[in-house]
Amino acid sequence: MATGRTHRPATRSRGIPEATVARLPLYLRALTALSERSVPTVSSEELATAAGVNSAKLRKDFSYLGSYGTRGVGYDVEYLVYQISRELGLTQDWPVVIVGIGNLGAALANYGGFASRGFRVAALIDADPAMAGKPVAGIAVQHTDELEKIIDDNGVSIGVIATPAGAAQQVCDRLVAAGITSILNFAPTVLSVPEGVDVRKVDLSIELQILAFHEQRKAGEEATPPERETAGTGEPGVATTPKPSSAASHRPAAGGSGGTGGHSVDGNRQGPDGDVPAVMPA
Amino acid sequence: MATGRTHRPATRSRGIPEATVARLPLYLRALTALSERSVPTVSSEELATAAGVNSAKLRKDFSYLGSYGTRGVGYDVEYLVYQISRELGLTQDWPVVIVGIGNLGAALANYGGFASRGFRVAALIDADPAMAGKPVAGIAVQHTDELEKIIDDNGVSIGVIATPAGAAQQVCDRLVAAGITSILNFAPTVLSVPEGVDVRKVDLSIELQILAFHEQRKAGEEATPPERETAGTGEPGVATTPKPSSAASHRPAAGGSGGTGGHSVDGNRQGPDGDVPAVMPA
DNA sequence: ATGTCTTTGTGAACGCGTGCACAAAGATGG
DNA sequence: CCATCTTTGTGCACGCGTTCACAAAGACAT
Ligand SMILES: NC(=O)c1ccc[n+]([C@@H]2O[C@H](COP(=O)([O-])OP(=O)(O)OC[C@H]3O[C@@H](n4cnc5c(N)ncnc54)[C@H](O)[C@@H]3O)[C@@H](O)[C@H]2O)c1
Ligand SMILES: NC(=O)c1ccc[n+]([C@@H]2O[C@H](COP(=O)([O-])OP(=O)(O)OC[C@H]3O[C@@H](n4cnc5c(N)ncnc54)[C@H](O)[C@@H]3O)[C@@H](O)[C@H]2O)c1
Repeated sequence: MATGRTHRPATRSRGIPEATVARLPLYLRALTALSERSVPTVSSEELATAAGVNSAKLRKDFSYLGSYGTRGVGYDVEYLVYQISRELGLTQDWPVVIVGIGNLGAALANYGGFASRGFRVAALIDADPAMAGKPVAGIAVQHTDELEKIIDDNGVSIGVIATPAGAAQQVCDRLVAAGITSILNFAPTVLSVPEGVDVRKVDLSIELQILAFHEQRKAGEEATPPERETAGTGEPGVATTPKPSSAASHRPAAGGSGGTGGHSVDGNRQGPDGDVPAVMPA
Repeated sequence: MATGRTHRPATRSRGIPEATVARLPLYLRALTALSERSVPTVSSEELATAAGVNSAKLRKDFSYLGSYGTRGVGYDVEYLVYQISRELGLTQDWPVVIVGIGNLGAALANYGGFASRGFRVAALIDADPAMAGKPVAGIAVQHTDELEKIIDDNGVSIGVIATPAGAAQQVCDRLVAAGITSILNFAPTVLSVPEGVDVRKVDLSIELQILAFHEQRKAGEEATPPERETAGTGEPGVATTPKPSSAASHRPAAGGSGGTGGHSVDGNRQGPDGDVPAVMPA
C-alpha cells in the first residue's frame, strides 16, 4: 500500500469480505474445540455463542464460503473445520521467520500456538552476533546476514518483526526484498511496503490506550452527569475544551484535570457494541 | 428468542467514534516523535503520512476532539499531544496487573513501552508457587492468592491476561470480581464478562491465519486467472472447490524487487485502508 | 406421502466509516 | 486594508458491515 494510489471503486471482487476473513479463525477455533469433544454437528446459534458473535453474522459469513449447512440440523463440524481450514490456506504448511529474538521474539518462538495451525517456525533471526547459534525454543538463532538465504532456501513468505522500532523498517525492507509478502509487525512503527505485501501490526501500547480511553469515560460518566451537547450541527460545543484563542499561547496548564478520581467501579456501562481494529495494514 | 424490540437507547452520540479512538494512539505516537524533534507545527497532510492514514480521515478524526488546528498553518504539535493524551486518559497514571508470568507475560513485563504512556505495571501475578517472589523485570511475582488484595490496594482497573487458555476465563472472573473493568486478553479464548467491562484481545494465531489467507490468494491468483463466479448462488454442490491438487506453489516468484506479478493484488484487495478488527469485545 | 418443526441462507434496511470536494478561516505579502 | 495563498473543518455521497426477518429446505414423525 504505502503511498500507492490504487484508487479503484472496482468492488467486483468476488472475494470474501475482510471482516469475514478476520472471523474465520475464530470459528475455526470454536469448531476445533467441538471436534475434539467429538461433537458431530452444531447449529449456527451454538457456534455463534462459542465464537462470541451474532448467529446471523455467522450464517452470513458462512454463506460466503458456500452452503455447508443442513437446514433443520446445523453444520457438520468436521466438514466445516476442513472447509474453513482450506479457505484460510491452512491445509498447507506455512514456514515463518521471526526477526528480532529479544523478550518478545523469544516468547513468540516458544509459543506452541504456531504449529497447531500449520505455521512452522523456519528460523529465528537476530542482528546480535552474540545471539547467533544460541538455541531458543530448540532452534538455533541465526544472524541477520543469513536472512536472504534463509528465506530463499525455505520458501518463506511470512515474516514476523519483533525488533526495536528503529530497526523495523530496515528489517522490513530486507524481508520484502528477499521475497516475503506477508508481515506481522510487533514494533510500534508504521511500515511502508510496496503493493502486494500485506502488513498487520499488533501494538500492545495502542490496545492499552484504547482501554484507558474507555476506562476514563466510565469513571467520568459515573461522576459527571451526561452533558447536553449537539454533535453534528457543526457548532462545536466548547464544553470542556478551552480552544487556543487566536494566536495566543497554546500550551495549557498540565495539572488542570482533576486528580485521579477513585475508580470505584460499578458503572453500568452499556455493552460495547462497535469494535475497532487494533491491527491494520500499515 | 423473543428479543423484543429493544429500542436502542438512541446512540449516546456524544462520544467519539470507535474507529477514531483506535487511531488516536497512532496520531499520538507520530506527534510524540515530532515533538522530540522539536517540530512546532504539522499540517494534516504531513501528520497523516507519518501515521499512515488518509489526511481527510485525520482531519475528521480531530474534528471530533474540537477545532485544534489553525487554517493555513496546521496543528500545534505540543498542544495536540496534550489534547489527545487528555482525551485518551493518559494524563493520569494507570496501574496495570499482568496475570500469568510465562513466556509472554515475562516479555510484557519487560516491555518498556508500558511506562512510556502512563501505564505502570503494578504487579505480576502467577499461580505457580515456584514463581512467587521471583523477580521479573525488577518486580517480584506474586501469587494468585493475593490477586484481590493487590487490585484493591493499588486501585487497579486494567488487567492483562497471559495465562494458558484454559485458565483465562477463571482468571477473568476473579479480576472482574476484584474490580477490574478493562481486560487485555492474550489467551486464545472468548472471555465472557458482565456489562461494563471492556475486553480486547490479541491473538497471534488469528493474525497469522489472516495473513495466510491473503498469501494463499496471492499465490492462487498468480496461477489462475480471475474466474467469473457469482458469489451468492449456492447452486453448485461442490463445484467451487477445485481441490488444490498438488502444484503446491507456495510463494510467488521471489525474484528481485518489484516482483509483484503484474496485477496480482488489485481486484480484490481493498484500497489502502480497508482493515479488519483483530481485537474485539468478547 | 404429508405435515410439522427446526434451522439455514439471504434479501433488504440501516448505520458506521471513509473519502471527496469545497467553502471558510486565517496567515502572509503588498 | 486588500488580495492571495494555504490548510482546516465538514457536508455529502458511497460502500461495507451488521442486523433483522422470513421464505425455503430439509429432518423427522405420523
Ligand atoms: N516485549 C513486549 O511485550 C512488547 C510488546 C509490544 C511491542 N513490543 C515491541 O516489540 C519489539 C521487540 O520488543 P522486545 O521487548 O523483544 O525488545 P528486545 O530489545 O528485548 O529485543 C529486540 C531484539 O531485536 C534484535 N535486533 C535489533 N536490531 C535488529 C535488526 N536490525 N535485525 C534483527 N534483529 C535486531 C536485538 O538484538 C534484540 O535481540 C519492540 O519494537 C517493542 O516495542 C514488545
Ligand atoms: N507466547 C506467545 O508468543 C503467545 C502468543 C500468543 C498468545 N499466547 C497466549 O498467551 C498465553 C500465555 O502464553 P505463554 O507462552 O506465556 O504460556 P506459558 O505457559 O509460558 O505461561 C503461562 C503462565 O501462566 C501461569 N498460570 C497458569 N494458570 C494460571 C492461573 N490460573 N492464574 C495465574 N497464572 C496462571 C503459569 O504458571 C505460567 O507461568 C497462552 O494462552 C498463549 O496461548 C502466547
